[in-house]
Amino acid sequence: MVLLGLLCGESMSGYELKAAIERSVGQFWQESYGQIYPALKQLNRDRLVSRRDAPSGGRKRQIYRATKAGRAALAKWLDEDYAATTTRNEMLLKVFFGAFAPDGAIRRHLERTIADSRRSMATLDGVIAELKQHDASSRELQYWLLTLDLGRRVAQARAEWATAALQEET
Amino acid sequence: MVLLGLLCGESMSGYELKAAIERSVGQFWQESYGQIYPALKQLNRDRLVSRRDAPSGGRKRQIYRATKAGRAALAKWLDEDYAATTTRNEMLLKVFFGAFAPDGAIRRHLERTIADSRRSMATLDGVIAELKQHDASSRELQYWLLTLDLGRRVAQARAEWATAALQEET
DNA sequence: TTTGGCATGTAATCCGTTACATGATTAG
DNA sequence: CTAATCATGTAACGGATTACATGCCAAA
Repeated sequence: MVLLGLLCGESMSGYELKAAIERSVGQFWQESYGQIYPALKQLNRDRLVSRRDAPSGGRKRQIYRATKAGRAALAKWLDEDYAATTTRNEMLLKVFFGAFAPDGAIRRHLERTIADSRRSMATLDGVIAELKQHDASSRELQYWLLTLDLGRRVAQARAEWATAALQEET
Repeated sequence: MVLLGLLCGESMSGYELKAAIERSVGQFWQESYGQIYPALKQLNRDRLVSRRDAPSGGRKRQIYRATKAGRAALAKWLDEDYAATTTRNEMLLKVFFGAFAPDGAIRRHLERTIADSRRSMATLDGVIAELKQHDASSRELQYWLLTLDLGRRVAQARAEWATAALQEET
């Protein structure tokens, strides 16, 4: 569905899709070539995307685009209830067992959490600022900014939590 | 490692471990029987836990507890850097493609996000309050409360985000 | 007596990543 | 010339869930 969604916006090759996923939805979704190429083959078989040869500078290259049926399938999927994702967090697991940890270990994890979250916030702020300049009012952009905004808020919450936790931790 | 950690605090059977995981670390870690029983066998082979028959009411039952080597292995693991978990979020993926969604679909997802987050916050508040009454100052409890606190903060951030997003969404 | 909870495990299956394999092109 | 990037795929592997299989005990 990520592939189909991206291919509704722009024609792309499998290779470009991988890069586009990392760039755009990478914060909350990722795919490997091992999934992308077989999935494209399947999407093409199901007539949800069409394939076309589009060599770039003599290099062979196949680009895909969503068909009408593909756009309909995406819309249908978007209309369905989302599946709640149960996520694992190794950092929190280590904190949970903090009472059994060597001195300073949890403190180190919390400090790293602060650093990671701050860095993440800075990166997201950069992307947000850049996007806002560009295409000030496209419908797509509005939704992209929303996803970035949640990323930023969660990163901030993590940073604040880790800061408060450091204070408390003995 | 979850199993080892829990077995450092209390002797338990595989069945009880499953329930304990859901109760305590369920928000950020989960295991199925298909992993628990083979893992216990392996931990026992490695002498990190010991097994003992402890029938409850005529029903056969084996309980496990961490050995000295097990506690050392846990401490060593806790000391290591945590692995950052790349997590997938289907809700955000649907929001990202919001421009292609039928009218009202994204609004529905956002409303559900608010409801889910609020419910999550309420549940966490309940657990936090209960824990605080109990054992007011154990070292373990402090760390447990920390993990619950992050859950609460993230849930709040999500609720606030979804509320703001609903306002913006046309 | 039958349903639900306690209790233990295995096998099939799925999902996803990593590694491998190949090869052309372009920039330094 | 050679390293990086573009480009496409498959196979092996590993981690995890689900389903299956079994059986006892207690309560309704």
